Amino acid sequence: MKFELQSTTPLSKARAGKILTDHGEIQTPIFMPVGTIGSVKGVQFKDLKDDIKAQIILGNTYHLYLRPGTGIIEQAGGLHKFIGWDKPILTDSGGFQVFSLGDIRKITEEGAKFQSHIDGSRHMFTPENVIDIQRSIGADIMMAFDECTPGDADYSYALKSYELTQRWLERCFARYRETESKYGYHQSLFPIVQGCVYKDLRIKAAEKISELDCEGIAIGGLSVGEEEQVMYEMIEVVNNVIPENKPRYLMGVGTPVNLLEAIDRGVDMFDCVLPTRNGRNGMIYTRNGIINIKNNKWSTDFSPLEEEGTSQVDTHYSRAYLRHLFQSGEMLGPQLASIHNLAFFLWLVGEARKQILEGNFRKWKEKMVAQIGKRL
RNA sequence: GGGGAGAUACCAAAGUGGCCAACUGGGGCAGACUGUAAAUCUGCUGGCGUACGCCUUCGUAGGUUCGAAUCCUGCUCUCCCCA
Repeated sequence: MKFELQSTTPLSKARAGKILTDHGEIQTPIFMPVGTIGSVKGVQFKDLKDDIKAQIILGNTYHLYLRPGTGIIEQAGGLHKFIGWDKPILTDSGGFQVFSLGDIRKITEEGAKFQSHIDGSRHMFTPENVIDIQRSIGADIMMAFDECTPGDADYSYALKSYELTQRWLERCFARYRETESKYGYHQSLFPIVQGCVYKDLRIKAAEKISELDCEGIAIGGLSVGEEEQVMYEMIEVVNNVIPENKPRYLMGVGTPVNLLEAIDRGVDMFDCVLPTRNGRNGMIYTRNGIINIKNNKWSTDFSPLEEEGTSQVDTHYSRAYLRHLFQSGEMLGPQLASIHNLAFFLWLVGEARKQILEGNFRKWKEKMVAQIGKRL
């Protein structure tokens, strides 16, 4: 994998760049649709590619390990072949699931014991087997196994958690170095900076990780309950430490406004379930603000979903019709909303990139933030 | 014409003297959702008020009672069976 920093922009730390993988190029800043179980929920790959213009998608180690299992994925020749997606894939390590599974898991030095949310069966993730599983999946970018510290953790817990993540990180990289890709193309491994909402921990983690011979760096454990301003502050703190010549990935973030604020602070990569999950639940993000398409006020609005939208659904379907689909429980509603939202997120980062390259990012961002955060 | 059953909020449907402004479901109206245990979850749904509360409701008109959606009487309407 190669990363080329193409441009920065005045008054801002925003960057435009290119990541070159064996499955093609990724232009940053980029938003990566989440396809946890090998599917971006409700969206066909054809639409993901042609309409949404996704350049890379996510998969999830935890979910794919439970179903269909690494055996089937290996037989298929890796996840790309299994799902029919020939562009880059990034897999999350399962650290977040260990966090969100709550009381059906237990964390020890060795790793995380957990019960399947599907059938209750008992399993264990270790830094080593999480790398092995991601080798079987064949992700272009693999993530280190971390503990995603809750946003409200106290200092002593956050410290212990960060130290554990750090020890796990060394084990991840050790395993990474002693294994190789199963499918003939390169796989990268990104470490994850933890440290909760404590600046000194974030700085320490960032410093340690900066010494690593890695191809990109992720910031994790944010947007998990802390205030948005705190999240922005943590991004700044970390990005001040980590090297400029590697892509920076802010995990699990966020709203359109979050994306612009984070890009402004030097983040290159994002993933989030919001465009699909909230889309399925009737929330439509647009250039002019946020629409709850289920609201009565759209029932006779026969104008296009979004006049200036980039996806085909935007100009082809009216708001009134989309509301009708949601009211009626038709699956087409959530599908169209997901396509629209993803296309909007991809447009947003693409436009940000353009503005960075032209040197106008800051001004454009200020204008957009005021617009896209509004409730319509 | 004779016999029987019933009328409860937007719809369906409980409730058969006080704990009833009225169970529950649907529908409707809002809200939540950030490395997806989520096409999920939550709240509201007679009026006014943030709230203690006040006012108007259980076909309709009266009555009994300290108190009625619930008991009694008249009326109106609906459904079923027999002719």
